[in-house]
Amino acid sequence: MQFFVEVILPLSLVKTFTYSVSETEYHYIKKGMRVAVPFGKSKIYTALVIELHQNAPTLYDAKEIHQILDEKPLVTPTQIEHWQWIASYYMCAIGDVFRGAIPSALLLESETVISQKQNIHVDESQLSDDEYLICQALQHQSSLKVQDIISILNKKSVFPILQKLIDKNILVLQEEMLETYKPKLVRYVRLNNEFDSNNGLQLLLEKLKGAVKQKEVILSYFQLSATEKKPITVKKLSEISQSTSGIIKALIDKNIFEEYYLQEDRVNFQGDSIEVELKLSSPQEVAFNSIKESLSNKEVCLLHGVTASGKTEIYIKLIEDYLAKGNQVLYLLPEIALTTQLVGRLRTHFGNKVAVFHSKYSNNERVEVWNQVLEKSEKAQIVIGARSALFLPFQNLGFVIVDEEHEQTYKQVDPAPRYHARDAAIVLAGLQKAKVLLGSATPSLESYNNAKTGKFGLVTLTERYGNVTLPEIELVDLKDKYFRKKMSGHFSEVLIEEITKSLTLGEQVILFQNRRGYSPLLECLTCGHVPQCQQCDVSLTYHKHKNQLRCHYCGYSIAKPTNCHACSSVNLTTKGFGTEQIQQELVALFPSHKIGRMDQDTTRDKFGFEKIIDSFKNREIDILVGTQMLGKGLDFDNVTLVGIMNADNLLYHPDFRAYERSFQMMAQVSGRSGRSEKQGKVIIQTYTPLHNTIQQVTRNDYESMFKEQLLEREIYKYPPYYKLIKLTLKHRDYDKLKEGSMWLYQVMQQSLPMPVLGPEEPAISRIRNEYIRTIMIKIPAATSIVTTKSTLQKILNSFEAVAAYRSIRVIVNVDFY
DNA sequence: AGCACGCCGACT
DNA sequence: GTCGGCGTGCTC
Repeated sequence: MQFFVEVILPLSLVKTFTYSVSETEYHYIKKGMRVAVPFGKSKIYTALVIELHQNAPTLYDAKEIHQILDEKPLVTPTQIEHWQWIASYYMCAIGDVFRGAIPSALLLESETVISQKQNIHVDESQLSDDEYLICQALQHQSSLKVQDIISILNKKSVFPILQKLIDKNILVLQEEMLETYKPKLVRYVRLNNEFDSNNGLQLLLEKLKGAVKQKEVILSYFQLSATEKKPITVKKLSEISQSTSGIIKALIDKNIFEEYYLQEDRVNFQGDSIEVELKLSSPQEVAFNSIKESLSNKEVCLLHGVTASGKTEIYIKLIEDYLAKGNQVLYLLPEIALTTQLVGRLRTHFGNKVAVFHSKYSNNERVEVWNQVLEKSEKAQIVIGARSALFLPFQNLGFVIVDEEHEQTYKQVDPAPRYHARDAAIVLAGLQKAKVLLGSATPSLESYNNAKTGKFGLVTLTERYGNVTLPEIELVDLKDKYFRKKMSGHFSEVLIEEITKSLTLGEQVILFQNRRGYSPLLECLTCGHVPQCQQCDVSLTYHKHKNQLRCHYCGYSIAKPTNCHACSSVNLTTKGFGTEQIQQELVALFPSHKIGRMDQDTTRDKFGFEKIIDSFKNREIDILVGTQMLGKGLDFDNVTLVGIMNADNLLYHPDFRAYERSFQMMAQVSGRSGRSEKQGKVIIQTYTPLHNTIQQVTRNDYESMFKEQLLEREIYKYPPYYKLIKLTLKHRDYDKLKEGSMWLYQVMQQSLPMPVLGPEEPAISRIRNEYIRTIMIKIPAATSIVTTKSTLQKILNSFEAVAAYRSIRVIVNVDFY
């Protein structure tokens, strides 16, 4: 009798592979366990068992597996089913899904190096024989390979033993890198206990008789602690009391104040953990009940609530319900940076039942969370995460929240699987019999349409939380202002006035400009030449602070030329503007204020985003200039003014979603304004103040934006009426690509009974020296997507069978928006 | 993704 | 005459 396992490899391969196992192994192995298998000449990969059988392959001899890596399944049957759905819906290899879904630390390869932790006392009596042998070996040799351990122990299944030693905190695996970011520490002061009583103040004032300034500081401290009930920062105290840090230092030296440091994200946790029960406002209560009712007969419900309407509180209440039923809850966020804020908030309610999972977590932590979810651990009843959290091994998932469901970041673009986390979450919920809540102030057209047509439930929340009114939106007509010379640089008089007003009141300002760099173009005034990227078909963006021209597609950069490369004229000028230029103009306009900038250039390093947000929250930055990153549901309570520098370059994008996105962007950015008691203000600078979309933003009229856009989508054959699949073809040889894409287009056109567009040369037709062509298919809602995809797959297979075109890379992107 | 096989240019 | 360039094909 022969025994076999069917496995998936973490490679971009569509097929599963068959390996042979012994009878004992056959009875030991279960679906969802990992096995190490030799693949190709010398490599060993971690594969996942998805099937056990006895059908010997006829065309080849199956290799033996190398070893079994798990004692019990690491992946659930539901997950495998879900992965298969993703692979088939998004037309990618199952191996891609496997690789994308599992924390990389669980994908051991043959090179994994094992070493002992430094300065660890090992209690040898606590170790089994095998474990003891490994530790002994590590005394002689600082590091071992998996292979070495196999020969030391003389057995195949060493991984469970290694895992035990890792659990005992004795071993480490070498690939793991430790996080280096130290969250910023903020300095706080508190009164020495001695004076923390009723007559304490008396005592103090007595003591400080001669020191007028110090007495003032003490009074400010009491005032602050009475109004804020939060830890008091040194910065704030010196601001309020109008004193220097020297005076505070004197008080610390006198042992009247104690100083201490806290990490920014821990502050919320400590300060607010007193909060016992959450009280919903009556509109929230109504929404909460409607959601429950709607989920009793629908699988998915959309919560459409204006910015700052308190959606999070409703989520928390709903989570409580599902936890009470013993369910696991998944909370998806579009952006990793948002997790810090939310985790703090949820931990105050749910304590350590909250786990976080996203790609910037260290390997160690990701594996930990994975195991906790798998074991249905207390600690991971609620999982917060970015889109990849959806791949965790949930056992009894009851509820999924997709917050800010309209965000494009839910769609993975670059490596396959190119899935949309919202849609994949809905499918996952279906498999787990769980319910889904989508939340947004500006829902995507698809979701809103699904809600309107009854496929999803719909609950609307039109009031902001706690009597806060929506910000007042003022349009500034740039054409008119330029004509009348009422502009300083890119700032209209009105905007400058408003910024000044806010700054005077100690409030913060956010300015939005959807373009990074200093200015998008450098143009020669003599011959009109614009420097282009050597490798991509785009003009280079001027970055002033480094004095260079940079390509935003491949990162190529050159020093700023002093004269034109085409005609040698020195008459060069810049056109357009980006965040960097805005920042510079602000420095000139408001020299005494701190200006911050948030875009890809300033947030590139690992925790750049968090750093900037921290300092803005701590009010070290007065004005924050940024790109679309600003629109992502960040919560700043001291911002009363939001300025959109130029609405037009948002609107005029060659994309069927441009207006929808512009509306969402502007509405979201506007929503950052006035989140506490005071009404906020938004200023939108534009050349087209009468544009429908801008008018809709001004009136906060989502409904009419929806209706207008829906009509357009119907006329021009776009979602939700048509499903779109985009094929991207890439090759270094222009002519070959042109020919190949034409061939593919023609075959598709003949075999598919629906609009096939292309082969188009995109606006950016060359990136990193590869030429690009795209073909788009529009599948009518009534046509079977499954059939269409299988036809398409057949066409792609025959395309690959043509030797001349084989080297053309084809990327398939389903629902590519 | 690797890794080998294989067919054409500048070196000892 | 060989070393090595990366195009092509396969891996159970």
